[in-house]
Amino acid sequence: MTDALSLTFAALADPTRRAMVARLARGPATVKELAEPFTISLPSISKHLKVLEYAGLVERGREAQWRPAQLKAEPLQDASQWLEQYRAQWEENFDRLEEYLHKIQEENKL
Amino acid sequence: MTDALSLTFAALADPTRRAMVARLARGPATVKELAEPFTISLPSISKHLKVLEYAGLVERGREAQWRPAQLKAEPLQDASQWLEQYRAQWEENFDRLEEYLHKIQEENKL
DNA sequence: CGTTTATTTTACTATTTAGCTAAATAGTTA
DNA sequence: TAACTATTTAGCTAAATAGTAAAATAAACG
Repeated sequence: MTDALSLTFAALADPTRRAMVARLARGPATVKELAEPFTISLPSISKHLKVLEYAGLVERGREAQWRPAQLKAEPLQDASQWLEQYRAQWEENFDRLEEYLHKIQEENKL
Repeated sequence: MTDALSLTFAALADPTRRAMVARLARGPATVKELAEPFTISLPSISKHLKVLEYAGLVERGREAQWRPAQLKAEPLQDASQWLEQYRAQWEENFDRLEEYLHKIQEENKL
């Protein structure tokens, strides 16, 4: 699973990481700040941050003993766009199943 | 990881499953039809379908020996909405890092 | 230099996941 | 009933993931 979209969706498939993204949408933050709302350990937050970073959702700065994280828009835009491209189709697809069942029935009789 | 959004994003974090979703966006399909574009085994496709089903992205019908899958819009809408809610913020957030670095510097001196 | 603060690395455990093959099940057709 | 088609289950392996505690690294401060 090495492609960019898979990495992005996998990064978002965790409530801790989504909360971190939500926090970072308001502006950059340090690891300690990101950890505050959670009961899990700092190394664990650091790992989650690494997942976000590897997926390209986050970039890190470096100043003194802080390595603040900030969101990157592009992968999030790509994920959003992937979903949106099918929207029109989901929305009209609600009940084509009956229709389809008849179709495969017929095809099978030929 | 039991919440709905996490299940949805996890389901989408695999290129095989995204291709299946893309196919299903055009209308229902059987397992065999879904498997056609891939070199992987049918049991593997069946498992992927089960992941999509468990995440609520897909519902199955049943007619004769076929159990066709069709897309459900709601979880996809929820995922899309989750991303969209932060769009305005990512897009203005590109370079607040400098600003933030100065801020934590100052806070530390107090 | 020693202490403190912020963060990461290491080593470990438990769980989940993607893939496979072989076998089982469900329904249709001859 | 036997043969055929569609799909799932079972049992397995290999790799990935989330968490932990303890130790290491980095920089600032007194």
